[in-house]
Amino acid sequence: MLGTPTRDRRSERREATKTEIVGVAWELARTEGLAAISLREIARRVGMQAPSLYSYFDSKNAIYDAMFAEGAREFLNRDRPAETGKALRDLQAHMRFFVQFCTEDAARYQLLFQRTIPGFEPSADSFAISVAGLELTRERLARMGFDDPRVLDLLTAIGTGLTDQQISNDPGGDRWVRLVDEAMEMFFQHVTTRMKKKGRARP
Amino acid sequence: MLGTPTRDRRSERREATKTEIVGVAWELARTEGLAAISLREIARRVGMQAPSLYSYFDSKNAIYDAMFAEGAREFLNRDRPAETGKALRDLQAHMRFFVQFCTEDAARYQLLFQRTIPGFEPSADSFAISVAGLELTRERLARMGFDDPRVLDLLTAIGTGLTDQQISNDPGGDRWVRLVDEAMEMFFQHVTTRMKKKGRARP
DNA sequence: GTCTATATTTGGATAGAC
DNA sequence: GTCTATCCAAATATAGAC
Repeated sequence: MLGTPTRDRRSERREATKTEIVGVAWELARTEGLAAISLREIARRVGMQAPSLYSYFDSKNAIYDAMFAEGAREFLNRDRPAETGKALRDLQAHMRFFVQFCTEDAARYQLLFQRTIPGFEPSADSFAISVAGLELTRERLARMGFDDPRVLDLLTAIGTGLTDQQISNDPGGDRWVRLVDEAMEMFFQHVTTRMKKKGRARP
Repeated sequence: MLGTPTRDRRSERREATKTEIVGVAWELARTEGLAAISLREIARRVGMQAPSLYSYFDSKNAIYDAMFAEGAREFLNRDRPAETGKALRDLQAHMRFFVQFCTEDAARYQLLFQRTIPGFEPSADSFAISVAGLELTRERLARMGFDDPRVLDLLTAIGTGLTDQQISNDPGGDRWVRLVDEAMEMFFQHVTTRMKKKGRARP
């Protein structure tokens, strides 16, 4: 009887190449813009001819989809600040975490959180990863006492506003990033006051 | 001696055609996306062949530039809410004005306020119009007592955050638009409290 | 000012040999 | 799995006749 290998060197190699292709695609997206990546240029940088890429991905959008999945997995798996039970501190720490993640890679933010690549929609599998990541955030905010949809909408607006301004008007800097703590103080003050008025418990 | 006409019918006609071309370009940008407009399609819709457009504009970017100038002029010339002297009310009204302007035409917002068309930069003339519009806003906020750069950065982040969320996650709806008044209350409360602490006059 | 014809570039994708 | 060769489509832009 023939021995059955527990590892498949061929598919390991294949996965490694796919990873390399996606890595080069990200590199290109960061320098030339997310919409400007081309199969020819990706192929050139990994030392292939363009058609060879089709052995690994069915289409250009399949590459975008792999990029989306990778970015979403990074968000899902990244270590989050520990919860201390002090609502304001936790809120500040978590928003710093979020804005930091978004602004450290504008191309990734564009792919994950904005709708800007014409004709690209993430696959159900990739989308599920991203939903899982956002769900972590939602649960955490709920533990802090923020579960009113309106309040969450206000909070997400502040988060994306700081992120967008940072990326658009001070890329690489920290002009808006450093406003996160103050913005959360403002938000927290507002929400707790409003909750008291409504006779609800403080978070 | 020959009579000298006070009007130049030829150049009037020419300007009218340029305006028509830009109008069709906007129409296309709104339906297909700002980046997706093509000279062929513009020409087709105005009843020309593509090369004929070059009699009116030197390049595709020149059309983008004319669009930019038109959008900036709309922002500059639009009637703004009257100032009442009540800082919070004026702030709310002005932010409603801004978010309304931005969200009513996502393509225009994208062209004027985001950097998303690869290779396009507005000309100095067009850019000056947009600067004049933003300057109106800056002056108005200064009259309300908001002139600290940090405070203005926080305010613009809230404004673009509400706008972006509205456009990205509820296009055509009002899920974030209707949070403007509350957001301004929150901001106002925060800033006045902070000013008092610093011993400065209330706005 | 508008047209036809065409240059030029660039992109995604496929066929088929090796 | 990789290559060469090629297809096909779309885009901006130019030349030159009318």
